[in-house]
Amino acid sequence: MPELPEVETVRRGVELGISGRTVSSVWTGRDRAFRRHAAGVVDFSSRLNGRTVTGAHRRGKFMWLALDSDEALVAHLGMSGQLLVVEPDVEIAKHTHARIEFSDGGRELRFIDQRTFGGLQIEPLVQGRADRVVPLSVAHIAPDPLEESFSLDDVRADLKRRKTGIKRALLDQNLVSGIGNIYADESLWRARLHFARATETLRKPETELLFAGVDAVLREALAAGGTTFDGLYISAFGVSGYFDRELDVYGRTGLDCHRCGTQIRRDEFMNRSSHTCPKCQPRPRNGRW
DNA sequence: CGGGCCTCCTGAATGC
DNA sequence: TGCATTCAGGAGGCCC
Repeated sequence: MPELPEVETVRRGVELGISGRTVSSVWTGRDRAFRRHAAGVVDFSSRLNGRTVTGAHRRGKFMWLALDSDEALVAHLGMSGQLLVVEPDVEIAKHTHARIEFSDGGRELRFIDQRTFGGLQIEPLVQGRADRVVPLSVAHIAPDPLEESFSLDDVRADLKRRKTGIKRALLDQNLVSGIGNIYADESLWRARLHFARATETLRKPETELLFAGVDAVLREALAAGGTTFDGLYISAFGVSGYFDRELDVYGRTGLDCHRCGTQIRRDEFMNRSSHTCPKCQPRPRNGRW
């Protein structure tokens, strides 16, 4: 599932393959993949056609291609979205929803998404949080931990104010962006915190340890090209990541904890799975459940 | 206003 | 063997 390291890996590939090039034609498939572009697919294509891509950017799990029109092509990969840079004669994969060709006749950009939780849209660039120019739909998203403007003090103040559990907060893109189910579980394991721990009870050293874990796991996963868990995530050039080999808890139900040997446990939480070591991450006695 | 549940979707895996 | 059910989850909508 594409979280920050996966989206950043894709962004780097798209930037290498697409930056500086001018769109010469746009093909769109299923409408659902463009549902966030309110003006419809015809408008989508006409805003993109003839535009030159000036760069590829990212905040959290959102990425966008800045255009020479003060607008941006925003891509969210959802659960199963892929952005591929491929030669025009490469076979069209099932669930291909967009093909964007360029005036130099070189490699094209394709959007493929099995579950269509992701999608593409064109949006104006506006002033976002932490003094960054971002597309309209990204304006409310918090900085991610790898951004210069990320502030642990801001996050700590927000956590103090909230009445919720720590994992729910980590997954909230308005608190900190880029973290999904895999890296939330991995970070909590590194900090020896249980997912249900009440945010307002976290002490400063605990929050610091947690975000040291967040930072480390995101950087390590990025260095590994991301986590390819269900085979759906690949880079823009079709390469799988290998961080799945380094996971400590996610997807390791019943296997030994790498720290203490206790069997990793899986709980249902927020309609999804949470993986913990019951010994390293005991359920809080006073924290909310 | 904010916390948290629900929904969208497809295909692999599992159940009977 | 085949059909039905379960499971995976990002993020916005919506309810209380």
